Amino acid sequence: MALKASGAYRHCTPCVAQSQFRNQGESDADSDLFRWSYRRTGSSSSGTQRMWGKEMEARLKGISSSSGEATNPVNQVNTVNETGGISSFHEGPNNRKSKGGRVGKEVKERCVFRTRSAIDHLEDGYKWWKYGQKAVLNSRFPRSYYRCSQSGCPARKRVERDGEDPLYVITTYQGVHHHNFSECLMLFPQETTKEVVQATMDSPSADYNQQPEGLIQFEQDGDGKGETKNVKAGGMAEFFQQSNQSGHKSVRTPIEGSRANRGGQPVRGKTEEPGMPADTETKDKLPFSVERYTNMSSRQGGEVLTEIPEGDEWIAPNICATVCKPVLPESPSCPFLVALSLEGSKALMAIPSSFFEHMSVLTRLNLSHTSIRSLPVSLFKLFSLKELSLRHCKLFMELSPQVGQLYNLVLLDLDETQIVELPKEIGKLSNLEILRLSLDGYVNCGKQLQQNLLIHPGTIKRLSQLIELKIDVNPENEDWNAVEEVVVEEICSLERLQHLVLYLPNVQILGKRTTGSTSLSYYPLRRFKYTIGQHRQHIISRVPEKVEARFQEWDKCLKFVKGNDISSEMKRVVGYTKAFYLERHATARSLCDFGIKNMKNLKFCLLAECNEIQTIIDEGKSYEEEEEIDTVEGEVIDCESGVEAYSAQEPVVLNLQYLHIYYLKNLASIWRSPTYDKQCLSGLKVLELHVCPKLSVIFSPALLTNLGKLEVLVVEDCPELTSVVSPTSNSSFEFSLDCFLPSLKMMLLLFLPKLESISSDFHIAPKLEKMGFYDCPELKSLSKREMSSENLKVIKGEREWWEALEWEESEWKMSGLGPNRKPRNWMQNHDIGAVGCSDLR
DNA sequence: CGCGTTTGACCGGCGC
DNA sequence: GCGCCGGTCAAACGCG
Repeated sequence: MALKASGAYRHCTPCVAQSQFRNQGESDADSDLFRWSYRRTGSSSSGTQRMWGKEMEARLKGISSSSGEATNPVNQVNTVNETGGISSFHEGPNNRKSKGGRVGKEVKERCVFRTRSAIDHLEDGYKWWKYGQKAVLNSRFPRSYYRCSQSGCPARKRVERDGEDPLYVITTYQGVHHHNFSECLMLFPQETTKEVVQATMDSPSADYNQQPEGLIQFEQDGDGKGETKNVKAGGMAEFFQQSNQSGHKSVRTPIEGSRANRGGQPVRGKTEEPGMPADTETKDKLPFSVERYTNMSSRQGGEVLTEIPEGDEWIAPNICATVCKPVLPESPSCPFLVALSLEGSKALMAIPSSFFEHMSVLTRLNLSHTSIRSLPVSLFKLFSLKELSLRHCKLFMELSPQVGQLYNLVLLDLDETQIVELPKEIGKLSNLEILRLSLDGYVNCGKQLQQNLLIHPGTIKRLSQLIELKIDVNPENEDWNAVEEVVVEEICSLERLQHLVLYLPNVQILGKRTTGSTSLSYYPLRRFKYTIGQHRQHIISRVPEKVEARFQEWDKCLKFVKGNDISSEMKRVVGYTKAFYLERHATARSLCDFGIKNMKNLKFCLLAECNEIQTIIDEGKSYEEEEEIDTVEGEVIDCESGVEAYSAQEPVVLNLQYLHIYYLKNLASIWRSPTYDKQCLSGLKVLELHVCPKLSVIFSPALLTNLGKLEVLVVEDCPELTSVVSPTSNSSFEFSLDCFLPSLKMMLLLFLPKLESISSDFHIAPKLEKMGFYDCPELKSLSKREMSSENLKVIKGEREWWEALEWEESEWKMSGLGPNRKPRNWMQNHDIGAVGCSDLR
C-alpha cells in the first residue's frame, strides 16, 4: 500500500515496520513507518514540486505564523494520521524565498524521516558524532545535532522526538557524504555475540534447562534458615543459569560495544578470557574488525526493519527487509542505498536482471538465507560493493565468473551454499580479506560431474589480502583430494591470514610441505578451527549442540573425528590448540596419547565416544619413548608459552579449565600417576562427566587436593559410580582435617543408581552454593562433611528422595539443613519419572 | 587516557 | 537595533 503524497510532496512511503520491540499482534497502522523526502528538482517538467529543506522550513514557519500558532516546524510537517495520510499541508510556490535573506547562500538538500522507534538515534549505516543539543521552541523534546564522524564530511543530521506523537522520531539529513561509504560505517553488532552471551549463561549441561515437575528446590537465606519452594516452570533453567555464571563467568562476550551505543544499549563487556574468540588482543591488532562484516542485518534495539519500499524510488541509505513476495521491482532507483539486506527472505527465488542497475553506491549486500539460485548480471556492476553474503543460500549452485569484476569486495561469504566450483576469477579480487566457502554441492547434485577442480590452483595464492578463510568441503567429494594439497600449500603462502577454518579429511595434509614452504601444522595463526577426519556435519553426535558451540568459541580449535591413529602432525597441532575435541577415536587410550607435553596449552577439552580411553590423564605411561617431534628451525609456533620439552618433573595439564566427557564406555579414572603431581588439573574449573559406565569413583584423594579451582561438577548417568571421591587407606589422607574442593560452587549428581556417598567422608566444598540431585536412590544420607558449606543456597532434587533422607540428628543440630528444616508444604510429587527423565536428558 | 556526549557560550539570520 | 531562535563551537565531563 504505497502512499503517494499528493501535491507538493512525494516520497512519502509507508513501510511495514518490523521493529524488534514490537509485538506481532500490533496492527499495521500502528507500525507504519513514514518517510518524507524533500528535494529540489529544478525545472521539473513532471509538475511534481519538491522542496529544499530550508524552503520547506520557511514555508512551515509561514504556516505557523499565519495560523497564529508557534509550532515546531518539523513536527508540523510531519503530522500524520494513523491511516497513513498526511495532514493537509499544501501551499503554492513559496514566496518567502525571494524575500528572505538566504537567497544565494548554499542551501543543502534535506531528507526527513519520521520513524516509529523507541530509540532516538537510529542507526543508518554511518557513524555520527553528536555536536549539539538544543531545546526547541514549543517542543517537549530536545533536538540533537550530529555530524558525520569522517573528518571534513559535510553530512549532518538532526534528531528529535515528535512532540505530537512521542512514539515517533524525526530524523533530518542534510548534506551528502563525500567520502567512501564504508569508511565510516558503524560496526553492526554481531548476532553471534548475543549467542555467545546466551550460551555462557546457559547451563553447563545444556540438556538440564528444563525444570521437571515434581522437583523441589531448597533455598537457604543468608541467615541460614532454609526454605523449600515449589519450583515454577523454568525454575531449573534459572537455577542452572545462575549456577553456571560462577563456572563460566569469565567467558564473556568478545566484542566491545561501540561507545556511540552508550545510553541506548548496554555496552558489552570485554573478554576476560584470553583464549576466547576475537579477544581484545586479536581485535586490536587486526586491520579492521572482522565482526563488522559478519552480520549486516543485525541491529541495535529500536532499529526499524522495513519491508521493501513499493514504487520505483528508494531513498533510504539502509534497508533491511525480509520480503514475503517472490518478486522484486525490476530496477528501483536507489541513489543513497548503501546497505541492503534481504536476509531470510525465503520467498525470494530470483532477482530481476537489472535490479541493481541504479544502486551505484551499494556497499553491503546481504542475500543470505534466501532461495536465490544465481546472481543477476546487474550485480556485477556494483563496483562499490565491499561485502556480499550469500550464506546459507541452499539453492545457490553456481557462482558466475563475473564475480571477478567486483574488485572492491572485501568480504565474500559463500558458506553453506551449494556451489561446486569456485571460479578462478575469484583470484582477481585482490582486496578480498574474508572468504567463506562451502563446496558442498557435490552430493546434492545427484550426478557425478566431470573432473571438477573445486578450487583452481593459483586462485587462493592470488588473494594476498586474505585475513580470514573458511573452506568447508563435502567429505565424499573425491575431487577435493586432488586439489587439497595445492590449496593447503597456497594457504600457507598467505601472509596476512589470521583466521583459518578448514576441513581436512586427511591428517597427513597437516604436515605436508613442499621444499621451502611451511606446513599447516607449523603455520602460525591467531585463530583457527580445524576439523580433521570425518566431517562434523555428516555424523550424528551425542554431544549437545551447546557444548559443541562452546568448543567453537575458542580461538584455536581442533576437532578430530573418527581417527584411527595419532600422527606427529596431529600432536604438533594439539600442542598449540586451546580447545580440543576428540570424537570417536578408535585407538586413543588417554588424552596423553597426543603427547603429554602438548597438554600444556589446552584450556578446553571435549572427549566423546572414544571407546578405548581408560583414563584421561595418564602420567603413568612412559612418554620418554615418545618420538621427538621435529621442529623447523627459525619457525615460531604461535602459543603463549610455546611447546617446551617435557620432563618428568614438569607439571602437565596445568591450564585445562573445562573438561567435558561424553560416552567413554571404558573410562575407569580421570588421572593416573605413579608419582604425585601437585599441579595436574590444578586449573580445572568445570568438569562434566556424562555416561561413563565403568567409572566407579571420580577423584582419588590425591587428585582432590589438586582441584582447588574447580567450580562446577556435573556427573550424569554413570551406573557404577559409588562415590565421587574414592575412600582411601592412605593414612595421610585418612581423617584429614583439610577441606577439599574449596572453590566448588555447583554440583549436579544425576542418574547415579549406585551412588552411596559423595565425598567418602572427606570434608569438601566449603563454598558450595547450589546442588542438584536426580535419581540417586542409594544416596540415603548426607553427611555434614560433604554439605559443609555456609553458602549453600539452593538444593534441587526429588521430593520423595529428600524426605526419605536419613539425617544424623546430632550432626545436623543447629544447622540450617536437616530434618528440622524440612518444611511441610513441599510440592506434591508429580510424575517425575516420565517428565523429569526426558527433560533432564 | 581516549572517545564521545553534554552543555553553556556564541554566532548569524530573521522579524518586529 | 534588539531579541528570538536555530545552529554551531568547544571546554568540561564521564564512561569504560
